Amino acid sequence: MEYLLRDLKVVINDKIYLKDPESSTLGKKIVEYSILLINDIGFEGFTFKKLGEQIGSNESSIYRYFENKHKLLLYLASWYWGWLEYQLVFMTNSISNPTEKLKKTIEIITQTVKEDSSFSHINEVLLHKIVINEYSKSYLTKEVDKENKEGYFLIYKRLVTRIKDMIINVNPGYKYPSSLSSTVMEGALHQYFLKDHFSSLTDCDKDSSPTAYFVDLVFNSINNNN
Amino acid sequence: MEYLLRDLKVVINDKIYLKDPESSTLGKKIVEYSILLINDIGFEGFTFKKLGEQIGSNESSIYRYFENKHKLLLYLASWYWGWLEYQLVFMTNSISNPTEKLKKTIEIITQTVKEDSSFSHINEVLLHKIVINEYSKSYLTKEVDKENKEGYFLIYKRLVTRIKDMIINVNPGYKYPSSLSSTVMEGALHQYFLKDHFSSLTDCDKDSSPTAYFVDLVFNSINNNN
DNA sequence: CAAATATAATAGTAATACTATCATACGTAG
DNA sequence: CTACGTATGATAGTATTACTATTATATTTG
Repeated sequence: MEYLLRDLKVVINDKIYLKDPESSTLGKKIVEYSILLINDIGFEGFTFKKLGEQIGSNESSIYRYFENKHKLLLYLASWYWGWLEYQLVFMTNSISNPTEKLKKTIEIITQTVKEDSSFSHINEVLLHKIVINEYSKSYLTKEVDKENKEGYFLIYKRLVTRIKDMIINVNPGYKYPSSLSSTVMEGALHQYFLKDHFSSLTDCDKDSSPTAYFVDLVFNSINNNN
Repeated sequence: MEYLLRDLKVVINDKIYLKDPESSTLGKKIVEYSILLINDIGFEGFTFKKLGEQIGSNESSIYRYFENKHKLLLYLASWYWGWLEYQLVFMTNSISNPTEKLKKTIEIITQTVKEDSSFSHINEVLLHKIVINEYSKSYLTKEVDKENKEGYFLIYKRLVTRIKDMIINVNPGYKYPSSLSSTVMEGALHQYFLKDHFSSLTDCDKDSSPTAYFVDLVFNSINNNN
C-alpha cells in the first residue's frame, strides 16, 4: 500500500488554486500548516495573515497560491477525498464478490483515519478532523452551483458514485442507491461529529464504531427486497 | 391543527437573545425579514446592517435583540425545530401503534414544509430552506461545546431523542437507535440539499421523495433482527 | 552573470462586526 | 397633560478581515 502510493500525487482540479502548492516548498508549507491552524482555531477564525505568521511568510505570498480561504478549504477537502479514493480503489480492486467489495468500501469510508507516511507534509488524521468539522461549509454556499460546474466537487461526487455502483452490484433492485451512498458519505462525518460533541445523539462510542452502524444500515437496506 | 397552534408560542432558550423578538413589532420584523434576507443572499453575505436597511431600522437596534448573526441563526433554527416538534407531537399523539407512530413521525420530519398561517410573521417554507442550507453552520463551530452546555441545541436534541425512543418502541433489540434517528434528522436536510444542487447524488426528485427513502431505510434497518 | 521568477515588505481600501454615546419618539402612570 | 422611563434611531468610532497594488529583495536558471 505505502509502496503503491509513494510516488503518487493526489490530482486536484487546477482551477482551485492559482499556483500548485505541490510545486514549491512554500506551497507545501501552506498546506501543511493550514491543516494544523484550521484544526487549532477553526475555519472561521482562520486567516491568511495568521497562517503567514505561523510559517514566517507574508500574507501576500499565500494569496499567490489561493484566491481565498474558501478555495484553500476546497483544496484540502479535494485532497482528502482523493486520498480516500486511492485507498478505496487499491484496497478493493482485487475483491470480486460484490458484497465483500461493498463491505470493505464502507469500512474504508467510515473508519477512523490512520497516519499515512506517503505524504509527509500532510497529516491525514488532522485533515480528517477538518473534513468532519468544516467540509459542509465548502458546499453550503450561494456559489455552490457555479463551483460545482467548475468541477470543484468532482472527486467527492466520484466517490459517491463508486459506492452507488457497488450497491447496485449487490442488489440491482434496490430503489435508492444514490441516496444511500450519499447518506453513508455524509453520515459518517456526522456520526464522528456527534461522537465528539453530542454523544447522546449517537450510538458510536469507544465500544461501537460508525463502521458497524453503517455496515448494518446498508446491508439491511439493500438485502430486503420489498 | 391550526386551531391548536393559534395561540401557542414556540418557546426558545432565552440566552439565545438579548431581548425577546416576540415582544415587539421591531423584534418580529427582525425575524420576518432576516428569513427573507438570509434566503436571498445566504448567511455569509447577511449582515445586520443590510437587514437594517431592509426594514428601515438601525443596525444598532438589531444588536439590542441579538448579540450577532450567529445567535440569530440559532434562534431561527430553534424556532424551526420547535415548530416541527409541535407538529410531530400533535399529529402523532393519538397513534398508539408504535410502527404507525414512527412512520408518521418520519413523514413529518422528512416532508417538504407547507406554509402555516399560525405564525403570520414567519414564512415556514423559507425557514425550512434556511435550515437546509445553513443549520450545520450553527453547530460546526469551535464554540459548540460551550453553546451546547448553555442549551442552545436543546429542541433539536429533544427531537432526535423522540425519534430514537419511537425506534426503540418498534424494536427494542435494534442496536443503533440514536444513530439512526440522527441520520434521519440530518440526512433529510442533506437529501433536500442534494436534490437542489447535486441531483446525481440522490434518488430524490419530483417522482421520489426523501420521505419514501427514509421510511424504507428506517424500517429495513429495524425490522431485520440479525 | 543577467534575467526571470518567487517571495517579502509595505501600504492602502472597503467592508465587517461590532461598541458607545446621545438624541428623539412613544407610551403610560400620576 | 405632563413627566418619566423605555425603545428606537442617528452618528461616530475601532479593530479586524479580506483583500489589491506596488516595490524591493532574494533565489533560481539559462
